[in-house]
Amino acid sequence: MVKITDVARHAGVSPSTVSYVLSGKRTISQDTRLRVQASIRTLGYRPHAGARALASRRTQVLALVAPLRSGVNVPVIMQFAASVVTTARGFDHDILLLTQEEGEAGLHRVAESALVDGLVVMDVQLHDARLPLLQSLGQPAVLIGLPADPTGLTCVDLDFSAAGALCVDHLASLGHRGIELIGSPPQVYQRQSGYAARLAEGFRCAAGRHGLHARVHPCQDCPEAAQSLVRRLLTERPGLSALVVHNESVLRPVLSALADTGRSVPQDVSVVAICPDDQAEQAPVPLTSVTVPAEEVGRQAVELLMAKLDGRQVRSTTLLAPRLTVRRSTAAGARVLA
Amino acid sequence: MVKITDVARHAGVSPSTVSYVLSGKRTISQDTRLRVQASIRTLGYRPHAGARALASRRTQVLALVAPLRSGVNVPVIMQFAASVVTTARGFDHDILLLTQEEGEAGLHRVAESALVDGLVVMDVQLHDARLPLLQSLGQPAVLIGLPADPTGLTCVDLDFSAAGALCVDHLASLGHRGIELIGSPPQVYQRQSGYAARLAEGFRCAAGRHGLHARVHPCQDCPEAAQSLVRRLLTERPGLSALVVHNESVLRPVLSALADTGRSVPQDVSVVAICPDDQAEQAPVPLTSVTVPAEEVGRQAVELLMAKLDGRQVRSTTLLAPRLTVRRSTAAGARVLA
DNA sequence: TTGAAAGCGCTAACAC
DNA sequence: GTGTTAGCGCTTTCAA
Repeated sequence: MVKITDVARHAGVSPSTVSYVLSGKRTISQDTRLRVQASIRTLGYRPHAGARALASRRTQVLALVAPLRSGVNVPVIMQFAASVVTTARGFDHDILLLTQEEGEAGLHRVAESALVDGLVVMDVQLHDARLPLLQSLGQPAVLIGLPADPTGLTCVDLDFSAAGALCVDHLASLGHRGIELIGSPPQVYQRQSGYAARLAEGFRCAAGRHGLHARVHPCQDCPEAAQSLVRRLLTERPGLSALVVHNESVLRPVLSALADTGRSVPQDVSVVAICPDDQAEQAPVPLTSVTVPAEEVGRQAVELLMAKLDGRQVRSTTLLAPRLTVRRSTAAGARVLA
Repeated sequence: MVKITDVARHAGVSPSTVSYVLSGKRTISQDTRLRVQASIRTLGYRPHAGARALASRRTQVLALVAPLRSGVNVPVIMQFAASVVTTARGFDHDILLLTQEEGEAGLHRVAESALVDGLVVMDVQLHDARLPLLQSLGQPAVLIGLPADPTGLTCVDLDFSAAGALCVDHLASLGHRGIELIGSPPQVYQRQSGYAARLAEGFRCAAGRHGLHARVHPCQDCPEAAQSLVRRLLTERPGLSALVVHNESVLRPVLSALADTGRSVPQDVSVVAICPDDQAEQAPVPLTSVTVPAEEVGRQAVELLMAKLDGRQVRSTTLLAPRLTVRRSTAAGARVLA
């Protein structure tokens, strides 16, 4: 194994000089720097991570706590994770992967054994049991999600409330007078993840502002539930003209059910989806949609964490503005046409 | 920060005794051991990971190289990852997450800076560019997947060839005389991941043994491609009675296409899927299926890696036997009924 | 602009 | 069965 003393000898300098060339914490003459860098390359030197961590009290590793088992939303979780890893690498940090299931024990472990410099915690619930611990751990942390009381924490998430409102605004501007929201499974609302409720709240508020008829319908993650829900809605309100779908896994069945009952999109019914862009694009009729910007959420989380590690102050809550992409599933409602 | 000397003083022993209580590498009297353990608990002591790594040359961390961006198969990737993390924790190890994209540079980095004790590399291709590096790295590694030449490596995977054969055996035993395989997208065969080709090979061999008519049809990951493929097959062979589907993302469309053309499953057409069990169970007709045992593959990978870290010899290739679960999508073919 | 040297907290060889 | 102590490889004062 090549060590710093080997490099120092090879370059004819002291170990500390090699260290400073690497860290840039001291000005080094051009000449010395080039010589040291050449030696590093020649010998193939890499600092020993453990030794570095011991001496500098920095590991260059961040923990990512992810819900690896939650059947739902797996693709989105992966997008977060990919974005977190990539962004962290851009800051010369690595990612240690912890599962949600390890719970508070895992947080204690990695923080207290100085395995990591900071934590990114995904899937934070409204009243998450880990919040007090995260406050007291003495390790900088960033949460993905928005707890009921974010005081003293750093949180990043999509502004789901604004997303709900955005869907309504778009449909209202097209002249629709009534909108039904097909939402997440009932458990998701109960689990108090917050995002489903926040979207529903933004949806309802915006509908109120526009004076629209609007209802929220939780829906199980299976095609059959979606189809029967759509049929029921069409029976109750044969003139139904606008649907917002906030449950990726039932998108296709919802569209099939509309087709089966003789409704065409967007001529008879306009549909807005909250889902990843690729799903919206691949639907039979490309869907007007609001996407969960997983890549951006992951990136911001790491950037905020790096800022905290640098001792910078950061805002407590970062809500990313939703963007609605108009595709071919929404069109003018009856009143506008009339 | 509580350190080992604090614990030693508190328990009235030397630091090395505390270390040996923790590692179990030396016999300690019952009395001393209990006293030290009590002090550890009282003071809330955790060994400093960096110091430990420096002194012992072991980090208790394994690297997991995962294809975080590959749109396809995301749920299976997550199952692997979850299983790897959980199993590793059972051996008191953590997981450092690397992306496929970092490529060989990432492997160099974590191995040479002594960040990890070993590597689990997912999604290994037939002629993977990383293989020579993995051989020369001097770090134990286990691959998930099966390269063309596994000599000197340690590999774990589902026995896809046996899986293909198993599907054929099952359908043949039901009296079917012709079987069509709806496979992965053409890119997957070209990318030489191996598994798609191995399944097709097992499928063809078994069909040959049984003297069956059998063909393999690559299929794009979109519903439209699946539907048109099914329609074409039914046109070419109106008597088609058995289908094997090795492409999770088109399962539903395939079933819809059968329904649309008036075929019922399993009365007219038997269907075997290679897919996760939950998907097979949730289909309109619960599907007879062969599952990718992601949990078991991940577990075995870590167990093999731990064995190598202990200096034990392990076999080069571990192919997990497929298991076929009979559900309601397969039934006797024409000849048997006649 | 650079060097010397004192740790960082732990493990394991050596001594008893 | 237990203690003493010399490192592990690096960073960072302190000194020049």
